[in-house]
Amino acid sequence: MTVTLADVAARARVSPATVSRVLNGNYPVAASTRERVLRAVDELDYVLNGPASSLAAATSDLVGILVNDISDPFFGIMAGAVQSEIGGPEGMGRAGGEKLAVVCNTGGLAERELTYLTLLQRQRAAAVVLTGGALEDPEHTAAMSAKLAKLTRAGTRVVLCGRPPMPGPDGAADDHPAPAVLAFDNRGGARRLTEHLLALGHRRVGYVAGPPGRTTTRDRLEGHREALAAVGLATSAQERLTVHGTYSRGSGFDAARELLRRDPELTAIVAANDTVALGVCAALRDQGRRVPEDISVAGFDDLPFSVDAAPALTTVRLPLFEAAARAGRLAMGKEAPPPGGIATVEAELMVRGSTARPNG
Amino acid sequence: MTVTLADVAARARVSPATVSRVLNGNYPVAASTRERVLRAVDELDYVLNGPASSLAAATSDLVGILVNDISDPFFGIMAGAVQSEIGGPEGMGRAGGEKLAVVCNTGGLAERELTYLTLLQRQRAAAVVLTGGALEDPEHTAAMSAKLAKLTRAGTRVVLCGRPPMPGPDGAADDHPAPAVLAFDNRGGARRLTEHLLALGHRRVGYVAGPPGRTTTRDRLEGHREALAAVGLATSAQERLTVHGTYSRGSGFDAARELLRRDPELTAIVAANDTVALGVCAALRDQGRRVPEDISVAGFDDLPFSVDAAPALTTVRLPLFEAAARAGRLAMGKEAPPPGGIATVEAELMVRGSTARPNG
DNA sequence: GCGATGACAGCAAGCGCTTTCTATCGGATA
DNA sequence: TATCCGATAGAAAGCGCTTGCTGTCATCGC
Repeated sequence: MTVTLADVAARARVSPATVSRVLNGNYPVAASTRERVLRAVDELDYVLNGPASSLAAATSDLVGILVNDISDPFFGIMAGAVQSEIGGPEGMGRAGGEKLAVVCNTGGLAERELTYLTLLQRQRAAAVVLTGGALEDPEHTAAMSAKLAKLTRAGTRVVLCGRPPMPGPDGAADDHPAPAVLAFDNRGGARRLTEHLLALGHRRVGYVAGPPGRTTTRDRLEGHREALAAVGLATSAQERLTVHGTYSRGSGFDAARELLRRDPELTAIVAANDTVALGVCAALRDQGRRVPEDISVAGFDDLPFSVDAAPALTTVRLPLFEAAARAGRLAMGKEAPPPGGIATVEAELMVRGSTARPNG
Repeated sequence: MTVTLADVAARARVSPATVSRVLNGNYPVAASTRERVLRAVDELDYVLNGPASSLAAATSDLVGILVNDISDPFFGIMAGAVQSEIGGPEGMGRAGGEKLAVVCNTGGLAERELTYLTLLQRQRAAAVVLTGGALEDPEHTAAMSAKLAKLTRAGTRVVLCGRPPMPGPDGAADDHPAPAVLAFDNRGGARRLTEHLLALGHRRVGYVAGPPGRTTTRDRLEGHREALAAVGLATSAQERLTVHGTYSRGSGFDAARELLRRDPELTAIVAANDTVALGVCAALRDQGRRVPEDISVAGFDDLPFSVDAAPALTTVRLPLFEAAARAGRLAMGKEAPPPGGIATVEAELMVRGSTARPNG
């Protein structure tokens, strides 16, 4: 039924071995032979059997990308960037190193993260890129560590992108290479953002945090608190002005109302990310408050739509595409890992129209 | 080095066949035996070898999803929805039918589309979901048809989501099942949108079209023209008020300026999609024109951020998630294909703040 | 009480490719 | 001229799993 290597070999009057070598281009084959083989491939419309090939070669050309939510542009951008580096499909054989991206939607769920990793391990994935913040549950962290160590040991390259470094696996002798890490400076970015607000004169600043138990949530919140503490605003007092939610618009909407209820005199609200910030703006508009005249709003990430909000959102820019592209290169072994295996990706403050002096 | 089926078998004191059957759950195995096997699997921390399994079983648990641009929420939402139906990873063996999603970013390029299809064919993908409009090049269409027919014949289920039906493969006897199709009513949606504008009293309406040579672009433009023609506005005159661009914000920005240059008296601009519409709004704001007081703007798709634009965008809602989820179910064979293999997904007009009467 | 019938379990033959090792052949070397 | 070597090509042994076909008992019907 389907055409196999052997069929091509027969047609080209060579051995299967030779066909394989032509397709993989990793062994000298006389030009004339190669051409004959290629012609046969063409004529028979032959397509390599991936599983068979992977089995025999003990490698596959799949690269896993774990994301929390692929419908969120934050992850979409990263997934696209990784793929742009691993992808460019072209050519026949497994030559050239082009890989297929397997995008895994974890929904931020611990067990799904683990199961997907197992699935990728089963596929003998060439590499795995983990994006987004990590869950802070120690048990889960340990399980992840162990799993990643196993993957690494099996030859899968592991890269963390926008995720903090992990502790080495439990007490094992650390012979295998540690995952490469590209960590986002969430804390520094958040600090600078709040400093900007403070510099404008704001002193009553609400904060809409992300879901608890995530490193991203924690880091951004800590950066925020750091800035507040630096001007003498007590953390304890701030706690009342912090509301946790999800990374969604609706969450921002609800949180804004709640914050205003807790302190109607708020002059600024910082959101966990841009999507949430948009929800905050919507709630404010709903309540007849103008942004930024009555109240300033700031986001985080600088997703493409942020500049189009009205007013344009003050936020912190994370170079998602660039970082993820680099992660892709690391995953492909096209780029040397950073010294120490860890690099920090800077976050840049973007001041735009949604923040202004209070009572402005 | 790695644990194999045989190791598990030895440990559980059964044959490899039995282990395989326990893992796949497709053959009766005594409860006590099963338990013994499962324990061994656990103790040895065994992970099935996917490629080997796929080779032997001649199937794989990969599902391909072709998208133009995964960083665009339009596609992100669909990819996520498909995955939500095929995904839910759980359990050991290949039981339960959980599949891994392979997201392929074609960038809207013909040859990449084809190559990805070949790659998926090579992986013996269980199913392939193609999203987004199709290229109109007849040669490419024929090539795609042929490729899809090959995939179908090889047992891969093919589903088109948000893409028009394809002509059957060139003259071949149509024995194999045709792809299931979920087509978006782009034309009808566009028509209703422009009718809405006309009903408000607009007569000078600019149109920012998508890239030429795509069915989506054509359908939406045709719907628009249809509505105009219905009130007696000549198509020829309208051509001057149509600008083509990409599906990007920048494209909308530039196009708006161009349209205004061509006709400064424009009272409304319809954009190919929401992202473009946002760019249009930005350009308008830049030029000191208020939306909707001076000029109305409308988009298409109703992506999540559209409701948060200021003013909220009038647009046409496409039930992306629902449609793609259905596509996922079709791909999994969990749902019967629509009668005739083709279903049309309705597009709903969403009137919001960005459109108003002219000189309003 | 005996063959028929199930319910399980094992054997062994692949699935289609990669890769090591070996064979061949036309020079280049001495 | 005999030997050696580089450049190619082939033979064949798997890679780890699935599955059709065979047993092997224990139970069942009459």
